[in-house]
Amino acid sequence: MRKHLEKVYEPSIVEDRIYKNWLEKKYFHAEVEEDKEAYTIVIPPPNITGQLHMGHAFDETIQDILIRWKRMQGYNALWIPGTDHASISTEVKIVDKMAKEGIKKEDIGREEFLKRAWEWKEEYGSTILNQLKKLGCSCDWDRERFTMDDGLSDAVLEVFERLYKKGLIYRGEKLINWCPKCKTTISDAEVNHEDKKGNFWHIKYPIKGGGYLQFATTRPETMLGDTAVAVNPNDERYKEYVGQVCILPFVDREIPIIADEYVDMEFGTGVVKITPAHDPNDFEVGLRHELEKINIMNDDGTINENGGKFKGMDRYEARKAIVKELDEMGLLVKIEEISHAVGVHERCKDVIEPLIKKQWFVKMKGLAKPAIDAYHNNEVRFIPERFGKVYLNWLENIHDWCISRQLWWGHRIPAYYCSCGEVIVSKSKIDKCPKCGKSDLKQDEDTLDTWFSSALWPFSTLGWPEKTKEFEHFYPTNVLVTGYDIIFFWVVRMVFSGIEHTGKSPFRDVFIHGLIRDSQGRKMSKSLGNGINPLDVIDKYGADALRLTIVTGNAAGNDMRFYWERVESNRNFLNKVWNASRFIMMNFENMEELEKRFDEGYKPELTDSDKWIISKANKLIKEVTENMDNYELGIAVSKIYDFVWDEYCDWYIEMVKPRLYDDKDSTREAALWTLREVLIKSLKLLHPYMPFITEEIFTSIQSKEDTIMLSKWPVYDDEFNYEKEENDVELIKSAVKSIRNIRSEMNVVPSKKINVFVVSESEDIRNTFSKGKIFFSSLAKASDVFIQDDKNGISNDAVSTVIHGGVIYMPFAELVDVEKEKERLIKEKERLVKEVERVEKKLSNQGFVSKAPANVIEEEKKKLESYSDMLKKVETQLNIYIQRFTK
RNA sequence: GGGAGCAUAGCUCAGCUGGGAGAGCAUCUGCCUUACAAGCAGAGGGUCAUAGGUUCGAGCCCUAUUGUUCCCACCA
Repeated sequence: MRKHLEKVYEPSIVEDRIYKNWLEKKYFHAEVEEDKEAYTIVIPPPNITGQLHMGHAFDETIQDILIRWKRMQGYNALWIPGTDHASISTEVKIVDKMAKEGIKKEDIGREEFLKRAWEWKEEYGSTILNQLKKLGCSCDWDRERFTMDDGLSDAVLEVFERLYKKGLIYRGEKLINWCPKCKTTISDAEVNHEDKKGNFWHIKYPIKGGGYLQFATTRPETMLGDTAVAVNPNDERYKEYVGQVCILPFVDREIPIIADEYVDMEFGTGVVKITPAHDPNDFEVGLRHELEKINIMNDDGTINENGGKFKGMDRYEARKAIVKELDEMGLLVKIEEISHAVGVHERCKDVIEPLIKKQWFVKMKGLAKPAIDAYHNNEVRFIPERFGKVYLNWLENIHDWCISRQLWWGHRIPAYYCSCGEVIVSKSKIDKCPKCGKSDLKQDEDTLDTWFSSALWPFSTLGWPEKTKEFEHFYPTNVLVTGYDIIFFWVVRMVFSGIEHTGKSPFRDVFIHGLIRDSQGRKMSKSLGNGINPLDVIDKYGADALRLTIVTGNAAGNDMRFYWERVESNRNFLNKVWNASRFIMMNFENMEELEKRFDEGYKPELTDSDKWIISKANKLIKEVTENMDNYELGIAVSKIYDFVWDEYCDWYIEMVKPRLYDDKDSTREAALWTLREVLIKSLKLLHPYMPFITEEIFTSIQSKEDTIMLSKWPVYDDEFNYEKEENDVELIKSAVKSIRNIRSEMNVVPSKKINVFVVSESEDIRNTFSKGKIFFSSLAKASDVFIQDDKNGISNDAVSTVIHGGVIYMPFAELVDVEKEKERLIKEKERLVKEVERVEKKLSNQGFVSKAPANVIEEEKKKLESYSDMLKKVETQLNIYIQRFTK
């Protein structure tokens, strides 16, 4: 069991070996155990076209930290991995790939295409999950899911049928977002608004019977579909025209001039052309005035037969041609350059065209309400809280969700059309019309929006709609971890779906993290080529270093910049832990016997410094656990980091060395015991953050347990709270620091040993220092240490420094550099004068004295006393000094 | 147009419910001290964006202002 730690830690070798072992031992797997409390996280499923990027690394690291921590705390911790079919992205990629072979998807047909899509899934679907393994993710791989596997597809069909029967899914002819490039509808959430340069074309339409109405538009080509011109009913300028008609150029259609409140009198000329088939507002106006809706566009963005002579032209060609002809006809007044928001498809960036199509929709208002309530009832909460507003804002302004997509890769809509006109929605395949009995049913060609299935992920992955024991035990899940960019797409839809179908919010906590940006603060993107591949970081420095980098120095919800320097410094920490462990194990060389006794519970008599570090570790455990309870992972890990590096390595190990090197020292075993005990506790605290190296060390340094993964999370214990010893050792530490400080400032070479006098009137403090005498010589290079209650035997020129409860003197003759010392004293004097003034001022403040708590005032008084004291001493010292050396 | 975040050391960022400003990196000084030079011991460096206010006391709470980033939104 016990092995030697290599001189240098090699993450690339160790991490692979350890992960394989974890997999073999099935440590990640969680079965239903009724007597254990469940803790569940469901992975935000990466899509099957993707490679691991920093965003995933952020997500998964946080989740792995949480799940490892809860697992150690004894929860029945389940973390389900899986992938998402990502209909559009995947379909586009496959189409691109086929294009290279000269094939179009229409050529091979739906079935053949789907065959290829599944082949794609087989080939690439596991890539990203395998990459998660490199990160160290402790997912239950036996429970891997895919949004289109049988169980999850059942859930999708079940939900569709349920919602349809409840009247929450309907088919309707409405204005939708159309992407001419992808040739499919997309949901509102998939439309990004980008500011683009464009033009305002100021145009006038002739009024039948004479005159013109002038207006401006950014999309002149839509005029082909105009069915009205609108003005505000209160607009005096146009009152007489309302009810008359304009002649629409090119198509020579007579369109009415109507009055509608929607028109802003202040904006432009106060006249708006109305195109109900191609603009959301105009659509509404059209409904109010029962206007005809004329679609002028084909699916590929070209003008259709309703466009008269512009038929067949691309939308932008048509725009140019129309503007040109209007100009020739004298109907173009002017062209104004503007910048305005244009809706683009977030995936392909093509400009979205609003147009009317018959599509499937989810009625949202009723579904949104319980999700809003859940937020107010604290059944869903966001960390940090501010993202709750984003969630609420979206739900409160929700529109119906267009869920049908003109794609092949995805869940095909379970609706069947009979030639008799009957529409049947059924989760199971049917071949006969229940109304007329004919069997020429045709299934809807469209598939569902990817998010329709992702929305079910927290419960569909647990076997729902079947009443599985997994679902009963693990649902609802505990926390969802994701980036803020995905709140509308996914978080919102999971919550309302969860509530609608299971009666419970799918999770209570939503832990939102930010984006990882490059060192200049830019988003990492393919087009910029500034992305950092997490796998490169892992190859170079190891997964542990990457994980630490991701999680430290970052508050929840905030973006962070990626710096290689930070990875390096975290690697240095790993190294520190490694070397400290190696040092400890070196001291255990050939002592299996003792180790065994330690493992069996033998505990030697501890010294003050042992108790000090144990007490510190004990407090650390409490704080870290609390921080983690509050999802303050960055704070938690930096506390452990500081403890291990500063307290444990730089102080405790150094303090303990003389005892280790002396075979006859009666407290040697206590030192060994403490070293090991505190190291093991620290490793446990660190394990969620840096799982590999902690496992490697843990399995080497003790033989009781096979893995740190399943070891017990340390618990705060009053028994290990040694207040007195803690304070004593802190006192000695501060004395050592003071001595080092003096030596350094006076440029004393490290090898030079100097006598140290500690003077204190308190017997208690003198005792403390007597016990810690050894540390003055080992840590502060004291040649001899004299502890006394007066200044007997201390030369007048001795350099002094005040510590709590006493003064330290070092004979001046042994120190050097006359001029420097003078300067130092003058500076010190200035500082003290200032301090005294400050405190005096504070104490003379009436408000402070009357209202501040007694202990605070007491403290200030003590400060004043000690500062004045110090000042006096510095002054006399300086005087002596000046007298002696300036003559 | 609405909403949110950020502004703290040269750089990147922490700072929980108000009680005398922190880390990492960088800089300077001195050290190869038998775990670690990927290290050790020290040091310098901040009117906590600006202006008011609340308070005995403000980086933290309130108001306004400036700069900056992001999200949402149908202004033709």
